[in-house]
Amino acid sequence: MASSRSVNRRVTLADVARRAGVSSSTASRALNGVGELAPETRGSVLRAALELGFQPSPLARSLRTRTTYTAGFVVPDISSPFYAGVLKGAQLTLEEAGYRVLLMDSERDREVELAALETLLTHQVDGILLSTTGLTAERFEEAVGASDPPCVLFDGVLYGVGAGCITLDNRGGMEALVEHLAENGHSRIAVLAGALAESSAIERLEGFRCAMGRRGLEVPEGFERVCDWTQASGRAAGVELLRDSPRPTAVVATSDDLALGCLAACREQGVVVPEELSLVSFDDPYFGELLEPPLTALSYQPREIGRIAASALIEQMRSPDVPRREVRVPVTLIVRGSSGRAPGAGGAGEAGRKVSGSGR
Amino acid sequence: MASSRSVNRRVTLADVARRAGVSSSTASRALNGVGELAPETRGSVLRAALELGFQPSPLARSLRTRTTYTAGFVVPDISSPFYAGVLKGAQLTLEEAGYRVLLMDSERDREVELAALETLLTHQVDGILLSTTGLTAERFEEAVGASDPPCVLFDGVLYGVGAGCITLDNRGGMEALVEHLAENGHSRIAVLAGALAESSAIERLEGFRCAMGRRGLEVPEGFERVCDWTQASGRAAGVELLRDSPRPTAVVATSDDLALGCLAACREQGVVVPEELSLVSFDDPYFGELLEPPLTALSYQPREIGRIAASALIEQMRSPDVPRREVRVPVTLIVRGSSGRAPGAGGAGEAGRKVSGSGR
DNA sequence: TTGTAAGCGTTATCAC
DNA sequence: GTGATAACGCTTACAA
Repeated sequence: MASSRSVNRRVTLADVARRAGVSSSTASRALNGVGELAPETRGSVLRAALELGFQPSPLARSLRTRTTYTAGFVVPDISSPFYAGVLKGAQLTLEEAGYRVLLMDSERDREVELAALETLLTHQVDGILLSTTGLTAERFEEAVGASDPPCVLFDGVLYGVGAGCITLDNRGGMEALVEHLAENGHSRIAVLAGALAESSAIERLEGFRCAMGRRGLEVPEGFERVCDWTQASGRAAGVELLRDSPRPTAVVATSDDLALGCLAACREQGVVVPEELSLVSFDDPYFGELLEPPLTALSYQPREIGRIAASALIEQMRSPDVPRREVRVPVTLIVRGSSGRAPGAGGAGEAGRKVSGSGR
Repeated sequence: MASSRSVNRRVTLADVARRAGVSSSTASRALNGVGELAPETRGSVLRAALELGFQPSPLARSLRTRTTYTAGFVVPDISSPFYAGVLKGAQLTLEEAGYRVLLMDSERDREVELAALETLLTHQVDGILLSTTGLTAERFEEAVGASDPPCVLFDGVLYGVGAGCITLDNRGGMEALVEHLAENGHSRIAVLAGALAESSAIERLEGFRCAMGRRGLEVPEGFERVCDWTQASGRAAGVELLRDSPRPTAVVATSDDLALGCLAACREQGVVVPEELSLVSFDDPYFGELLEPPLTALSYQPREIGRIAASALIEQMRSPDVPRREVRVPVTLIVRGSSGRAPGAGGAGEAGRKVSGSGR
């Protein structure tokens, strides 16, 4: 029955109007349900549209209305499971609300990121979801100024700018990780930090320091290693850490890739986890349980972040004057085999599960 | 200096023309480098554009030229590492060529996929990259007919339709996997197949059968288990397989998730890999080496697939009459610890590495 | 070499 | 209630 864009020229509003015997403005109103018009008129327009398989041109509509029903999504690396998950959540939510998603990958490069934002603005997106790689608040404001479309930041954020801010409970998570280790008698604890250009890396490192300080634990010179976010970088840092003497009895990796790298380093160096070194990780990769040993980690749903960020953005796009939203997503500690008692710390005891934040 | 879209109204071609003291058609020509025009005229237009920070409106341009410089990307599940990797490769290549990417996730649902294609056509994308979940050739032709933009299929493909077809060497890969197991004395080999709506699942299953047949090996009733592509489904099938008696001595999982699921099943049932059961996998997850035991698997680069598919599409978009491209991407066998000699098959011997296809 | 004018497919502002 | 008509911002015959 319906649709058959097949033949040649695309069916236009004018065609529908002609067929229904009305003007195109009337046809437009009928299809958009705007204004008052005779029920029978609207009926015949709708019928004509159906018969012709009319699909309004988003292009023309956007040109006229200055709104594109498109949201931009900018992340450091879309092939990272974390960002891919966030994207999926955001995409689902946005599409449900009638928005399309324009994806941009900044490749962890500030200039590329800025260019991506420019492109999105040029294309008149109605809103932006951004995880930034070290943009300053100034450059951000410069690029995505006040008059521009709303921008919700997530994961890699800037404080106080933009239309909203969705982050993980980084400090709470680090506190839980350190607490778990401390309870198991560890005091020589090292940390593998991520690229400090990103807010999440900074918050996690600070969270680590606070958690250590709160317990009166020292962090010796060299026990804080700043990496980029790659597995290779985690491996390299791990190798150096294992060479130190005295060596740490536990390592906190601030991401799954860093943890994986450290695990690889342990394998190479013949260091047995957790007997000789406990390893805990901020992210819980979906195969965490199948690693050897299974990884003790903080768990959360990337998709959930995407969902929340997208909802916040949708609100903003609909009415620009709703207040900015700041959300902290809680994380949950999952204790598995990669962490255990500190060597020489006597006693057994496995810490139980622990929830950070308000749960969900 | 330049650009300052900041204030209010967006600067338009007319503004540039006015400032340069020419008509807007001349300005357009100058900026697009079309037709002959006095060097000084072109100069003053360019200068004016620069001074005003002019950014042409892609919307208006597209409406007029009927080309959007946008490519659609449709996959079953963007949060799968495989598709995320392909996306990344495609995105890089497309952006380099000046195209943007509109992402759609079909959620492994035929109807959603069809709707996504419709949406893309409505938005007048210039081309489509599609991994289909069980579309028939007919429905595909119906949706993306001859007059429509070029569509390159990858991974989940349809034979002979569309503007091109990029696939993995599924049969060759399965041959390599079975050969490896056979060399190690296995003859009771089971397979975990993926959802048979997708071409890759079918090809892998057929490849398995051929490889077995070629060696005169039987596949007993129940040794072929069809799953969907999830880890949970692999786990369930694995559990059933382990209950069989006599039990298989080796399992070929046709994807990483399936292999992970099977590995989990072995853990649960206390079956030791590879002593009691050898496990090999089609995909090589990036953490394959860190699993216990490390996974014997076929390796390849998802990004490479994206790159190749995107290049093929770009060619097609530029000149619709170039012949369709069909590419098979080779896969490489990586032997690790999850596969070993069949129980009771005597002798040692680890098969060496083996490359399928032309390598690279 | 440059300008005029038409048109891409809508929606919005008027009159009627 | 409905219909002209003018944008939206650009490209492209066709004239000059």
